[in-house]
Amino acid sequence: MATDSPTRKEETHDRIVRTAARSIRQHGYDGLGVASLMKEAGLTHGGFYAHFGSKTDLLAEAADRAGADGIEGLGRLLAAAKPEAALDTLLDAYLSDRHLEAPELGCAIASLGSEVPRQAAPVRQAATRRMKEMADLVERQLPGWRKPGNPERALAILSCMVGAMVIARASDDAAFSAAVREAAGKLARQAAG
Amino acid sequence: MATDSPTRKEETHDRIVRTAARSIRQHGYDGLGVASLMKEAGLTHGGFYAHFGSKTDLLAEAADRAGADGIEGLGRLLAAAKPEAALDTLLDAYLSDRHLEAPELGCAIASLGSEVPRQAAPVRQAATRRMKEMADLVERQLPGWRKPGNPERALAILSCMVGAMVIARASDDAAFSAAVREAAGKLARQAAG
Amino acid sequence: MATDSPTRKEETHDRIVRTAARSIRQHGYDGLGVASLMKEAGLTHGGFYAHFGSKTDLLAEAADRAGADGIEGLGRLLAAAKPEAALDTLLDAYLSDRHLEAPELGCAIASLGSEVPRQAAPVRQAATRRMKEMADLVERQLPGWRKPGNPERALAILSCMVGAMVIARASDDAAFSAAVREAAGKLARQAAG
Amino acid sequence: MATDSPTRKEETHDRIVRTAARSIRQHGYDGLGVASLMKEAGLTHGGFYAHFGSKTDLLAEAADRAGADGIEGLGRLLAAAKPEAALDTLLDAYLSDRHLEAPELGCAIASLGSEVPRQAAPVRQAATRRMKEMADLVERQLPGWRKPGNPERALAILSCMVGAMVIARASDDAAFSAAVREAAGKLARQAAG
DNA sequence: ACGTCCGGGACCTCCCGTTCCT
DNA sequence: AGGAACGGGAGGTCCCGGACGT
Repeated sequence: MATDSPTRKEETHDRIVRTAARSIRQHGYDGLGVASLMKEAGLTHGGFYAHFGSKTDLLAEAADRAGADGIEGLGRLLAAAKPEAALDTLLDAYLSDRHLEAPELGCAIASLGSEVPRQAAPVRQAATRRMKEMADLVERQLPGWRKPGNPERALAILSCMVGAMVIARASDDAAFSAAVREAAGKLARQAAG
Repeated sequence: MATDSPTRKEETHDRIVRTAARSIRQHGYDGLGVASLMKEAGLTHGGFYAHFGSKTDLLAEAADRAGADGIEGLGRLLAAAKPEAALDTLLDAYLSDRHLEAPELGCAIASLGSEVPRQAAPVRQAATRRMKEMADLVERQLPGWRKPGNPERALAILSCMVGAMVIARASDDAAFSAAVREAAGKLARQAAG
Repeated sequence: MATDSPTRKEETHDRIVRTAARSIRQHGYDGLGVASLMKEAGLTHGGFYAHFGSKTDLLAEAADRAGADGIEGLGRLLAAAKPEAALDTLLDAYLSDRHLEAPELGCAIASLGSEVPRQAAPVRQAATRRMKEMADLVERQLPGWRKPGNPERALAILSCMVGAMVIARASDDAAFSAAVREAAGKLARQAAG
Repeated sequence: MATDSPTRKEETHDRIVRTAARSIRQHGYDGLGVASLMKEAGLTHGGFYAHFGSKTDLLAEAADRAGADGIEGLGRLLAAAKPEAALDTLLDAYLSDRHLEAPELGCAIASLGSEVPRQAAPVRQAATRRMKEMADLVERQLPGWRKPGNPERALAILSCMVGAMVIARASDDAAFSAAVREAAGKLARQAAG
């Protein structure tokens, strides 16, 4: 057969990582407690160290998973979109109210970005890898993205998107939050064009 | 005379806030400990509650101060720049290696942005206020900024700058970090112009 | 004045030690938990390490205190007894039902003796010191104890008393328990001459 | 036939109990861990519950076996001794340096006595039974032990022996340890006479 | 029957915010 | 304003008990 069925341990391990990947996007790296995490995963904190050498080890895995989650979500949306509307779909989703209000399901850079510099090396490495994937994802939506000429457009657009979401989430003024996202969306589309 | 000379208590209060404003940008909101903060300010942690009702109260003041610091630094730069080069000066400074490596002296949104949504209301209010000031600062550098037509350009440019700095700091790949900042700078200038 | 009034810290420290001295005699060295101990002393476990460097440090103090407690109790009894009846008073008290049933207030050797060899050095030192004091206490009750001739009687009598109490407590047969103690009492009196 | 040859399961069961009987005398009831015990017995801890319903069940068997071990050792010595020297042989062996230093092979009351009151009922029952056997053993060495008159001598002598060994082991002063045992030996012989 | 593996719970140690007393 | 102490909570470790697989 193609793949072995995952053992119970692997399933549990994965469930913990998945839970953690959501938790850190909601409560930050420091907001993750081993006890509460395991409880949320339907376990007690005693078994944690059978799966991870330390909390830091988990954080590295969770950071990677959180990055993958965000990208995967966008990937699903894009797969269903028409090619010529792909960039619009991406931007609309990223800058949507839904993304704004559900950081635990969204982009890890937007919800954790400014905490990453203070994290351990494996976390930073995972973040870097995922950010590059995110840039690739954006680039693939650009018209004529295979042609040479402006390879940096994607990075600029990514900056725009991430910055807008960070600012929008930090603000407690809904109008300001909406205005920032709309402005960033316009600029991104203009850059793509 | 116009203003009373500050009392000793006010001086101490201010020194604590100033120290905290640097500390949070370097270590995050949660990385601030009352004991270490007071020690850094040349005091012992026993006296903290003579100045602040709680750590949260301090955080609100420190958040406000951190925002003001970042803006003030840019303001000083711009005051010395020629009007037609002001936007370039602003972007160069914001996206510089120096800013990248010294978050404790720089923009609070870039260093704390993704933690703000989890902070108490006063912190979020202060952050919102300072972000708007920051947008104004950007807008004032735009050609023809008083004329109607495109009031959102400043917000888009701000998003671009902040996002680039967040991504650049999160990355552990210097080349990627530089590329992101350069790409964002180009887009910002294009938007301005 | 003669003595400074104890500071609050000293009082708390002492209360913890006193509580521990009772607890170990009741539940054994290993039966002592930091959390339950502090709770019993009216505190929470957080402050424990402000008073003791480690649980082992506490155990040493508690072992010493437990030894002192047992001796002090007998000392009070003897102070009120007529000199010629002192040994009888001592033996009656030591081998009494009351002592049998209240190890937490009684002789530490009887309640902890066989655990001592497995404890850390400071605990063993404290135990040794207190056992010698106990032997002295017995010796002082012997007729003509100042005269040379049989300095070992006290050690033999002490062995007898301790062994009887250990056996009596280990047994779950009340008749056996009583018989052992009575027999040991007789032998001790005979040895005293 | 008289006895079935022991099955493999019974052999393993017995090996575990024998190992545990030594371990508890050395490390105390609480010092016995299922994992380390099974490893010492050449097995892994997974199979433990095929042999015992719980750790407590094992403890009861091990306590009984430990008591039997100590008595058996003395029995072998006495079988080889001349009747008139039997009591001396017994006391010399019990109070010897060898016994002092090898609790895992010796008398269970001396090594575990003060922990017994805190153990479960089956453990206490086994201890009581073995202590009575021990008293019988002593009594049989006494001159004229079948005659009525002083049935308690054995209990007193047992107390003396046990107490001396408990005290001697608890002490970290070798001279004190030797003096206690010698004094107890003298008193025991005097009581026997 | 034995070995592997894992979840549950208790525990020690430490850190930090807060308060009390000086 | 300073120092000490209390209170709570979290991380890491250990081990019992049992579920599975062989």
